Amino acid sequence: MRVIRGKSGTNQEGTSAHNRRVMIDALRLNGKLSRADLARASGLTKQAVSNIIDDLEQDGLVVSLAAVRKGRGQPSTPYRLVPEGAFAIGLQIDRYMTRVIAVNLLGTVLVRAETNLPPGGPANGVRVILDLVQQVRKELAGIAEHLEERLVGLCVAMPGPFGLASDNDDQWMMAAWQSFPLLETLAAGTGLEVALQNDAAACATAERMVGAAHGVDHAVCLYVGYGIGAGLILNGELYAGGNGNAGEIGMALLPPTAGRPERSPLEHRASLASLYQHLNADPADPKLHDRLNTLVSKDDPAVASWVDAAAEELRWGVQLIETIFDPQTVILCSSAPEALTRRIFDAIHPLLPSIANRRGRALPRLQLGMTDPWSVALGAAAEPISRAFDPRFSAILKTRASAGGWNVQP
Amino acid sequence: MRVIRGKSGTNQEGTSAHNRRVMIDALRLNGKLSRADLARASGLTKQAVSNIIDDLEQDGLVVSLAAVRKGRGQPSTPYRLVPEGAFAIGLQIDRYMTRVIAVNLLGTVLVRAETNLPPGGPANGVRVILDLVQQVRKELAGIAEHLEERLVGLCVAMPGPFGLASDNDDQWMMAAWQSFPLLETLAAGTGLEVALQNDAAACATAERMVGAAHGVDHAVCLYVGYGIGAGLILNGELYAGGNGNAGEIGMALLPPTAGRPERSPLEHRASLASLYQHLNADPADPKLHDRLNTLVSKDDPAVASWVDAAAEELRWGVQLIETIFDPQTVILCSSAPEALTRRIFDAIHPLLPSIANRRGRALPRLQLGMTDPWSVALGAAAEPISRAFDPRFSAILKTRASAGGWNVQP
DNA sequence: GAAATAAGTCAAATCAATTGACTTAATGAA
DNA sequence: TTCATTAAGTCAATTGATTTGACTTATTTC
Repeated sequence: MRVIRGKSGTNQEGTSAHNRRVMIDALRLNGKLSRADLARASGLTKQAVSNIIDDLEQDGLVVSLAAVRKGRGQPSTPYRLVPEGAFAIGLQIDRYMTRVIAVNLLGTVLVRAETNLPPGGPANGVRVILDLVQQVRKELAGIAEHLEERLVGLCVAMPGPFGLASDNDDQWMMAAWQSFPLLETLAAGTGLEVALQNDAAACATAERMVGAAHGVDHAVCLYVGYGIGAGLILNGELYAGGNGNAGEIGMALLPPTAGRPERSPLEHRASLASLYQHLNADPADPKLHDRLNTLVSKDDPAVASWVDAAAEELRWGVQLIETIFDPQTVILCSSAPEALTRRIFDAIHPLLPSIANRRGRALPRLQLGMTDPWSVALGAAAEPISRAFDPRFSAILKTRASAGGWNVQP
Repeated sequence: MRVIRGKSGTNQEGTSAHNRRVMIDALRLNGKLSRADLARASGLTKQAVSNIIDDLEQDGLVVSLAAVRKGRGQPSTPYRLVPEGAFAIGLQIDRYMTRVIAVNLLGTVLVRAETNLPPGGPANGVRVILDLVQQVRKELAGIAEHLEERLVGLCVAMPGPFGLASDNDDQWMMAAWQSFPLLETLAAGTGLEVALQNDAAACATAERMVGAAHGVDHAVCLYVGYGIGAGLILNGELYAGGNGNAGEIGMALLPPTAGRPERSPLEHRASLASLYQHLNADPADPKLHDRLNTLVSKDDPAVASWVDAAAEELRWGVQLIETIFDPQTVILCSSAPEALTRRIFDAIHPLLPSIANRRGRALPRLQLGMTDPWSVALGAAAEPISRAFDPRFSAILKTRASAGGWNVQP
């Protein structure tokens, strides 16, 4: 008889691990809190908090600040996170280039490096990537003490969807990378625990740690890159779906319209790929970013017409996201130059009516998120930090069930 | 200084509560398991399981069965859930009628009752509803021992979206009910803990407990009722969104097409409301269900043409759901007569290509779910059972954060 | 009949949180 | 100045669920 597994149990170890994460989460949200504050925020007793904070201080994850008097009673001693308490590496693999970034516990970027990917597919590319990771790691070691114990992992961000039959290939995907044992190779080559996210999910991870979704439990990042996707923060955690492909909104088929007799995926109509096509530009051109910037600043009519058309589709996309996810806010992110992203953001307005159109909203329906081209890599780097330190159900359970997406241990 | 709350901590109580839920979950999934099986399934030690099972047995939630010999070693003593270990009441409020249903721990229906809602809005309706609940409760008391201790709650299912500005009203909504303090009134009138779900979410809750989503952690129920919505099972739990309105897919605006010059919401094109309009039928007619059944069995051409048109939209909806949620399966549910739902199900096929179109799928992309008109009420009844007994993050935490949706304590 | 295997129990140990009393350090009122 | 009040934080003992490791029981296999 085969036993269906279900959820696993927990014990004091799980309790303790969770409570440590809760302390870190509260400090991340508030900047600094006293032990008494932490007790109130977490619902634990002063004594429990005291013990945990002592531990965290010993582990070098928190430090005390000068005591502050704020009224009657003994002054409180605030604590804050120690940025150097942990480090992580993020790796972005794009179609023509790759970026590596190192962050600390706070998500502050410490090292970054990028390079073009050589032709010849992943077999060649992965060596370049490993070299670049090694280079970043070395540089990081120069500025980070105790790096080896404090480097909590590596996460790769690349365009999805993942794990599809390879004959599904078209120009919009990166089929060769899909069939390559990337995570295993990286885990073996770095000795780190390796995770994988699609680029929109990475953006959401970044926005949650240091951006517009900081402290927000229900948010969706609409990411306009070469393709287009949505990064989903649901119940305070990234949602990856059954196969790690949740949010691949760019592959949603749109009904035929006057101009287009056939159903076509959203990302054929609104993505940087469609812009490049519209402009007859070569996406492999390393100067494309600058060139785009120039075009935008000159109010190029071809760009303007694309913005209008794309914004129309994205406006619909925002309404769809609001309708389906009921998030507290939607965040527009893009790998495009900031000025262009702003144009798109402006052109999406006014938004279509939706259930999000309620009184007393705390957050705007649509916000502008990170527009830094490094934000995807940053999100990748934030993932291991989040995995190691954020309170989450899977961290309490005994047999660590993978919380969606994939991760591979070395 | 205001402290941002973040997640709360936990303690042994949370651990214990979680482990009890894990046992119940494993038994629900497997039907019967020995203590040793449970230890393997949960990752806990034999001893811990033994203690917990002893407790659960004392509480009347599990019982042992005859020992079975299955090879070498001492025979094992399997345990199963006791159906009479808990009860819950589900309440469905529809536009013209209301249903009340009582279930046990296994989700088996014990009592059901329905009645038409009087005109005059919620102020009148709620008295009828409370009477009906009282009637069901009395009947349940006749067949359920220790009912008062074992009745874990009541959940209301009604069409969403919830909490919108009331001037958003149109014929598709139930605006008067939105502004009425329904949950408070029910909590006061019954003394029970009261929760609220939209009808699609209730359907998903039912499918997860006793239907096609049993044991599935990522599933979406596409519910075709008077309106149309999606019930989201993500990470094994119902997802309700930031304001309890996640999945209101019927309000997604569709682009204009040849026949329709304006954007219009999906549920204007594919829902029973659109069918009634198409047939010039009165949705308040209590014999409508039977009449529809007759029409379907007679291959009525008006029904057939609606099915074709609606299926076209729903086919798109399924592809969209797959693309956005990446679920393990999509489940089609409906309050329509079973024969009609089957017609729709068939007409949706063949499905559009999507990322769900992968080799080695364990579950079909689209499954037929419950078609019983009582399934929404059943799902509502399943909610308090799930809330009380399913393993979930919020059950571990100290200050019971509402896990999405609303619930009100008496 | 003995060895192997597996289910399940017993009793002690472990360990994180809780409890309640206590200490420390500030403010504010008499 | 004095003393009550308030709040932060510690101390020491208690609690309680899981773990540990040895043990018992029951069955099959050789």
